[in-house]
Amino acid sequence: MENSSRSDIAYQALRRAIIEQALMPGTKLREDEIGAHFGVSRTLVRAALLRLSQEGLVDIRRKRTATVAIPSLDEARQIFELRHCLEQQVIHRLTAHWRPEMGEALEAHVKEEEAAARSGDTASASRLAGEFHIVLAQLAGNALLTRYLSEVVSRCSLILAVYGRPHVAECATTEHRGVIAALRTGDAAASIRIMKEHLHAVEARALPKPQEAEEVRISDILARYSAAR
Amino acid sequence: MENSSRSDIAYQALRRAIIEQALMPGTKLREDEIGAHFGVSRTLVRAALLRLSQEGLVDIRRKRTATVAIPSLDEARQIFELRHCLEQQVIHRLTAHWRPEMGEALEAHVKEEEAAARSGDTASASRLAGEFHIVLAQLAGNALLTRYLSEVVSRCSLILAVYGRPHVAECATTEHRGVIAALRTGDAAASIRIMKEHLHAVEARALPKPQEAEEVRISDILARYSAAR
DNA sequence: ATCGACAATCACGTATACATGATTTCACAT
DNA sequence: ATGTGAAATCATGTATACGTGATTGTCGAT
Repeated sequence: MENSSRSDIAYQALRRAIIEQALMPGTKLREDEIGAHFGVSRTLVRAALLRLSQEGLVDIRRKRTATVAIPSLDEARQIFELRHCLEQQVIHRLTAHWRPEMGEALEAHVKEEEAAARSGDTASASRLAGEFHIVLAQLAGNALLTRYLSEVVSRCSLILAVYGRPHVAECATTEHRGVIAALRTGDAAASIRIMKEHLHAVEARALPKPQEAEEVRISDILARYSAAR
Repeated sequence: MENSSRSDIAYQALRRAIIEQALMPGTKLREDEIGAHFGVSRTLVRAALLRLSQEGLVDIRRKRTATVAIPSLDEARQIFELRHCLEQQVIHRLTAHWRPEMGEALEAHVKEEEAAARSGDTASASRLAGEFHIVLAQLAGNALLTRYLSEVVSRCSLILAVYGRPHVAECATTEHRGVIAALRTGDAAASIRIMKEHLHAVEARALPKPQEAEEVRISDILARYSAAR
């Protein structure tokens, strides 16, 4: 999958725009329009959209304009469940092959997160918050694990966009520092516990409480739909 | 992702042919040729190949004819590692929400496996062996987990094709029965242990012993290449 | 006989054309 | 005003055309 073509440009841009919530769930993604923007034909846009749809970020239905995906509550729960599972494996691997320079790399990333947060760039901040987990996966050294986690984490941005309160900070950087600290102790069980707590916190910010789920949902979605023209 | 188009036909057929090892790793997949076979244009074939490449079954490189992917030993290990992780989660969920009719469904599937094995249809037999694990995931009720596991399991067919001894039975049906039996006891820990053992057995059949890995590899691959024309 | 340059062929990358199904518009009846 | 249906418009589904890089084959020099 070595796709250095111009289809990739559209893919990357769209992906990032979705993750940063510049393109909200439900937004229509017309092939012509996007193609005109990037100066490529529909052919390449289609390829990009197809890729995004396989990652669950875009909804493609036959003969209908593609849209930014709107995860259902059920999907959201499944995504978080899998995220727990994958992140636990990441921690597992990291504690097994820990090296001090990994700590430095993570530290550096958190600094970036803080910088974005301080500068008020909430879009970058939330993207970087997600990418922290991707960096962890990369350090863990399993490319497939990294790929799946990337998908799952980016879909969490969608979930946050649909169900989250408008612009709550997604991942407190202090929590990330906590994860790093735990990893540095070399205590696998403790590290996993810390990560679990962090993920539960993320989930709590992204998803409404179970009992208020049903009622809040509908107006929420409708508001979004009308806003999206 | 509701793709009921003719691109899907090519996709399904190719996928199955690869999984059943009718198309061996390294085989060239020319767009024209495939299109002519299915009576569709390159456009649709490309879409199908793109999808397959994202699932890791096909290798696409710019300006080069697509080929059936040849997983490296390293990839193979990563795939198995992730498979362990995902299957464990499946068992976890199944033991948490076990229902007797699940046992029946699994039982029925194993019977199919046996029928194929008895009839000497090794291609179907090995496909069904893999699908047993997909059925488990479906019963577990997490669609995303099912999707990832499908990918991983199908890639295991590739691994087997490259590194496995020619046509060893992949999953003994007795092992699958063992998994079902464990699930029926309702003992989560025991079920997970049984599944782990099963997966290790699968892995042992698919991958060469670590020390003989390096030397066997090259001639193995080359033989395959020359055989594939 | 082997190696390397060049030509011919092949297969892909990308844009575009045309057909068809979806969506919107608008006139008209209620 | 509201709802209905046909026409117009729009966006996608798919095939095809054309350019270009890769691959293969040929021929001459060593």
